[in-house]
Amino acid sequence: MVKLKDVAEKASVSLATASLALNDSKLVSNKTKKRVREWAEKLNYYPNIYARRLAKRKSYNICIMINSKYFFKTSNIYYLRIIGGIIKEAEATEYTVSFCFYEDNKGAKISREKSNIKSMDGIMVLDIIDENTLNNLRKELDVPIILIDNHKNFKDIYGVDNDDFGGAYKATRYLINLGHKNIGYIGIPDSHPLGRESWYGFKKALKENNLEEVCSYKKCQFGIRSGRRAMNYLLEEKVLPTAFFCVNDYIAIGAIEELKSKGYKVPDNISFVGMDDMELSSEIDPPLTTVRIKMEELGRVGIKKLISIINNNYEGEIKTIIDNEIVERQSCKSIS
Amino acid sequence: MVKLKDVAEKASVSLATASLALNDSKLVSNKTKKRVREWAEKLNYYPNIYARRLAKRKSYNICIMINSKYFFKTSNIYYLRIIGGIIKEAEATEYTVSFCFYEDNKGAKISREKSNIKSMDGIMVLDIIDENTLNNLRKELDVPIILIDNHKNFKDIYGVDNDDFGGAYKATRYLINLGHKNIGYIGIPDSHPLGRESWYGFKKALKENNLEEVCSYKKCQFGIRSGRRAMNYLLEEKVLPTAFFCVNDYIAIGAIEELKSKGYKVPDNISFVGMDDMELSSEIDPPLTTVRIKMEELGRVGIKKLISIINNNYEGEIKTIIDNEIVERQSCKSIS
DNA sequence: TTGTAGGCGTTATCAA
DNA sequence: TTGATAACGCCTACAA
Repeated sequence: MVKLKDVAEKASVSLATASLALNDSKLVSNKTKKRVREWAEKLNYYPNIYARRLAKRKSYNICIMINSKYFFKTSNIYYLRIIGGIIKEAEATEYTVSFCFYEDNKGAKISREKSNIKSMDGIMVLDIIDENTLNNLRKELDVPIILIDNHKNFKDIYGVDNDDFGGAYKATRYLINLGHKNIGYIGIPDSHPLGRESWYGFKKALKENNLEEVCSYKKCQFGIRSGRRAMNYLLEEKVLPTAFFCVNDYIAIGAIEELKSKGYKVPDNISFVGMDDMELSSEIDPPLTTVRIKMEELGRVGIKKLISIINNNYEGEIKTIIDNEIVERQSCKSIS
Repeated sequence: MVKLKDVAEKASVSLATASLALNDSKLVSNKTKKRVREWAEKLNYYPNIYARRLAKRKSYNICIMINSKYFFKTSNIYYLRIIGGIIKEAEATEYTVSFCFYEDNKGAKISREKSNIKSMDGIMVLDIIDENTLNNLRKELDVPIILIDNHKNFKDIYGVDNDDFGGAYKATRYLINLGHKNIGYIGIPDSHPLGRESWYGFKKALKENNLEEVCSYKKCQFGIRSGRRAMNYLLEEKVLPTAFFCVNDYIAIGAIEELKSKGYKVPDNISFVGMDDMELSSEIDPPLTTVRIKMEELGRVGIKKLISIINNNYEGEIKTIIDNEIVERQSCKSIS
């Protein structure tokens, strides 16, 4: 392995100068810098990151914490997108990203085996986390923590979140603008922060337009089957609206399937707007109009923010809200 | 930060002894070991992994290389599962996992920005990789490389793969055992190694049972829409078999949807077996019978194997084949 | 503008 | 069985 010393010797400067030169210090003349760099390249020199981290007393390492249940059971593509954004952005820095699974309510006690987490400059938590685990983390680790897509929970902790409220609001308004006056809601319980946010956004849009809430179902989980069950239940109520907003695409897809299997036409009989924009959403029939959440962006913004915090030069808000946008496809019909 | 020196002082042993004790060396008496360990715990000592790696002249770091196109465009849950398996298994070791994206046919030249990859003990490549990139990787990096789910491509490089051939064979036999004699095939081109393997497995099962190939379509991509198009094309042929094997679930799902939309019943008119077992597969109507690929296992086995190779104590085959299993659901009908 | 020297926290090699 | 002491490769005062 070629090391800094080799480069220094070839370039006939001292170790210190070589180091400074490669780190672009202004203490070194451009001429020497150039010479040193050329030799570094010629010798194919790459610094040993461990020696560097040791000397700098910084780990340049960030840990992504993920609830292993969510990851493995209800796993969906959105983790992949967020993680992708994080990694991609990290590549532009000298920070490195590691992963750590935790179990629900085990308090995330750090076992000696997971001791890697002790040498981290910062922590990113993906998705919802229980208070217990979060508190333990804060107690055990003395580094900044940022919550990604935690739906604005835990107000006093740094976070980057999708604008759930705004998304629901936008989607509902979209339907209203299409002329719909009887709009239904299919979502998850209010106990989940996403549930609350979306519900408030939905209601706000209705209220602003003096519309009544005609039909809502808030007992879904996150999957397709759950959407199907919801619609099944609603069909028995016999008070179907002309359009539905669903808090996520899978629920919408399930609901649409159920409806289709009962002979209804989408969007001719009933319109749908979902939220997420999953891969699947554009592939179903009809392709689903939805609110596209910028997952990759969540990850990118998240790690940038965390790095700023680590380096004590973050000056923005505690919670960063990432906006989203309607993607028009063919699941909505204008009835104006 | 509490360091080894602190532990050593408290336990009144030298630095060297403390280190040996914590690393469970047999040069140290059990009594001292115990004392040192107790103090380590009491002081909440965790070794600095960077100092350790530096001193050991090993990085204990493994890089997962991913084609960024596949990751972001055709991304699906199976990456997540493999990665999950890798990380989970890595947690049981002192190895750490990093990620690196590469672009198609750019030769994966290592830019100074991506120099982290230079301090890796080994590389895992996910999915198909082009020869160009692979060769550059081998040239630039002098560490073991293992290909995960590369479908047995590049015979002379370590790999862990799903048994595509066996899966297709098993699925086809399953249909045959159900009494089907006219079995169709929907898949991808032979230029893709998965295409070849599956096709051979399918043909072998037919041949063993003296059945003719009645209907095949091999021009799919990987998505649902592609399956739908395939079925659309086949419907025009008007020589529909009584059952189909599809090389992946999304294709099967698309094909089924198309069929249903044309008034056919699944499985009453036509049976289907897919391959993968995606989240979605159990949620559609009818739930899809498929070949479950043990993605998580691929990751776990892969990293274990790589670590063995790194430590020069791997003794198995170059390619490890992970078996798979039929998951019976409701998309097949017995016609015997 | 450059060089000297000490330190980062471990591990490893010798002696004792 | 233990203890000094020298690596590991890099960074950074401080001195020149």
